Amino acid sequence: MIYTSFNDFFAVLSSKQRVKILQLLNREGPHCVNQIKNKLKVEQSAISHDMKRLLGCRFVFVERKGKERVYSINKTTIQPLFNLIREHVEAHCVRKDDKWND
Amino acid sequence: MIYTSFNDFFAVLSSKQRVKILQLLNREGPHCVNQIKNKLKVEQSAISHDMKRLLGCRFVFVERKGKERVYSINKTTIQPLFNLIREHVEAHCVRKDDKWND
DNA sequence: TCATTGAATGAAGTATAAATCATATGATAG
DNA sequence: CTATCATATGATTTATACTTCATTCAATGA
Repeated sequence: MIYTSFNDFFAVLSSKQRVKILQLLNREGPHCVNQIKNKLKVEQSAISHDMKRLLGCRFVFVERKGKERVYSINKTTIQPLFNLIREHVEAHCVRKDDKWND
Repeated sequence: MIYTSFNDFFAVLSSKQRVKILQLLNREGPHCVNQIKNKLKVEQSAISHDMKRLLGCRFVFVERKGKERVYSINKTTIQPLFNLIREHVEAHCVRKDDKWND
């Protein structure tokens, strides 16, 4: 798959599962599919499908180690991206008073 | 709607239409629904639905001007967010050689 | 007050993406 | 070369999001 537009990249990040995978890789370093499977308690094939999409837009990298494939996060992009959202939420989406509700 | 997780915010940005709206507001400043409708050639109600989602996570702000509702972009978040993706694509997703293909 | 204009809402149909299952590939060990 | 383990792939089902249409609401002006 070739990603052409901004929304394609955001689409890959719009899945709770994939965000969890990225957060795991970010916190605990590189993992192979089986390790992710065991820690997140999801099917192997679901993870492979997710990794393919994450890889497709280079949010992760992969390296072969024998039969395993070890995935690592692209911190250069993901960390500042997540930080931006975190700051945005803090600035605009935490209701300290009752100014907005929906 | 209350957004709770990273992926909720990315989901809102995962639509080509909504990204176009944000880019329009970013380039040309605040617009009311009718102006967006005319420039992007989409249905009024489709835009209203999109604006609701964009508003829900504060990617845009709204102000009443008579019968019109004028939407403006939250530049503080959107500009750095889009810049990050732009830089990421430049760094990782432009093939200068034939190292990867999918 | 009633008609008009701009926009929001809700429900229905339609399109897209995710979850699951079965199977295939590819590396290693025996 | 065969069996096994790790992962990938493709097809199908299932869930989610988008589009569209009809209707409603809210503000203004006659």
